[in-house]
Amino acid sequence: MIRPDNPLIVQSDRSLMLHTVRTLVDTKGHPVRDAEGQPRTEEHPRFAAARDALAAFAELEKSPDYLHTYRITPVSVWNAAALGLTAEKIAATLEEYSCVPVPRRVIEDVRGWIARYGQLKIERRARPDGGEAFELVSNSPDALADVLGHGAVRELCSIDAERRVWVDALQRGSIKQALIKLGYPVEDRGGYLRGDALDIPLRSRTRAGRAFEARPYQRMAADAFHAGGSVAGGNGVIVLPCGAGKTVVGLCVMNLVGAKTLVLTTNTVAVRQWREELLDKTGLRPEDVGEYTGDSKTVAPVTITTYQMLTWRRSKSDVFEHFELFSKQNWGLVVYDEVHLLPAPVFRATADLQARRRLGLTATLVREDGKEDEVFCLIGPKRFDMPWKVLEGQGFIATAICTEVRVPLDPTHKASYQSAGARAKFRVASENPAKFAVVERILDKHKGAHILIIGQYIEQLVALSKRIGAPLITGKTPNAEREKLYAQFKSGALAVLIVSKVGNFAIDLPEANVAIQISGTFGSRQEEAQRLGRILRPKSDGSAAAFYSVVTLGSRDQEFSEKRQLFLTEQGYSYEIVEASAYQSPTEPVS
DNA sequence: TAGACAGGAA
DNA sequence: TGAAATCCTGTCTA
Repeated sequence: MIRPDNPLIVQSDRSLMLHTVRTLVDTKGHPVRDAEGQPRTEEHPRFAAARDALAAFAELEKSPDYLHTYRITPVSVWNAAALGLTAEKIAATLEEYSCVPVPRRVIEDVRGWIARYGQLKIERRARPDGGEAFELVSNSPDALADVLGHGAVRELCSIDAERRVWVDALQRGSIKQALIKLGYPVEDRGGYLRGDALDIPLRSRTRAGRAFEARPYQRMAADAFHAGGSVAGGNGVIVLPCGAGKTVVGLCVMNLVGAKTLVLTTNTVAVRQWREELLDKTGLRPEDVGEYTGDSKTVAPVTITTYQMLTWRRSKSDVFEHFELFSKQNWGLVVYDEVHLLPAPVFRATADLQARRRLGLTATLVREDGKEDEVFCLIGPKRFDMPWKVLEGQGFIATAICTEVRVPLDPTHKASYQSAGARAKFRVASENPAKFAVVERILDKHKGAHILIIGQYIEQLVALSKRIGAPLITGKTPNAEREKLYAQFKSGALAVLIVSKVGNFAIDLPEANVAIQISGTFGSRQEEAQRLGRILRPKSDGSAAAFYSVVTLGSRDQEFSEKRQLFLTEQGYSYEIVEASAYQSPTEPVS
């Protein structure tokens, strides 16, 4: 029901504008004003509900203070369709929150896209000679004729005398890629090879003797992936926040599938962590779990490797020497950890792997390179997600209070900022030395906390390290030194630790409860999510975590900061914006 | 046989 | 838009 006081505007270009606040009015309908004559506002009472409803089928694009912009895209709608959302439900949601008539065109686009999902299917057929083949079928002859008119599709299939369309097993992935580019997401009902059976029982007690049981949402995620047996389920992506235990979901899926498994991760630290988890929480023996990295090339019934290992080449023109790992064992399941980082060559290999079950794990489906459609057709649709705020409410991740502190540039740096080229501006603003005073005030405010300071530029971090006397970890820090510092931080002997980009991944510091970001990549949403994730492990006393982003007022730095915050805003986190003066001591001159 | 380090890649 | 980190292999040392 469209009501004038609703928060949403749906535009015919499929962008959605959502009001976060509304102005207060008196009984006569005049705006209520504060002492300075400014109209007073309050959070729009339907904002939170609308945001949560839109998240199911739209992507957040911009989130300035008062008006959030979403966009409905084909992939966002297909992911929704895979979870069972219909065009009618999407239309009903838009109408429920809209304050203007919903353009017919938008509803028709959504209806068209959803109709396309599953309009083409790949089915497995037994051949007369006893073998198997895949047929591309459709309930709409027009759709089939349409796609066969494109050379890119035509050359990947063959048409027999009865006008039936056959796809070679090796082209199963490629044709799905070609078809999604034409706007046809194929429903692949071709099924999977079982792979060699491997019993992977979950333990009720870890090796260390602690009771272990997968959390309810972890089980639900694994069941959602595996549902429908061999045809409908068995491939797709599970989306869960950092710190919510995605590895355990992986273990549950491995348990359900019960076959030899290849796990792909981002780095060697993650390889070791997967191995530890597998040995700790499943009945697998050490010889069942192989590490395939630079150090050790063990292929076992469960093998863990890195993306870089797979994509390694002697030189640019050479072949991928380690791709054969995909065929070294009769894998029944391939797990893609951090699937939003999947490199392009692995997509190519994955295209050939369509007969294996494929599980993608990630905290966010958004890729900065826009290849969401490739993830969708080669790994599979989203099978399960859980809003961060829901897990926060259930106590599985800590409550987080996010603050953006805006610091002005001092006059000397202002001059170099203005004379700098468009590219250099970002760096000058990022390295604003006035940020240091703010950091010191935040440190004072959180005395006794475990504080992580994260930044992007080494020079800046070195300077800060000297000024506040806290140790710094960068990529150059030897492993022994890193581990020593992590241990000191965990024991509480060290209250403040400064980390460079090494802090984005692969550090496990559950004690940290305050993070201060002083510079970041030029707008990477998933980096921001990872960094907040660093402090989201639930605290033993149930206390909240604090996340600070220190940016330079009115600069490129502040613009990119807004872009970085998008994903977290979509998850319901809001940033309180604070001027630097609030964080400067009275004795310090305000610049 | 482990480790430390250099060099190239993306 | 660019800087930084990481990974791999190969070579050297003890």
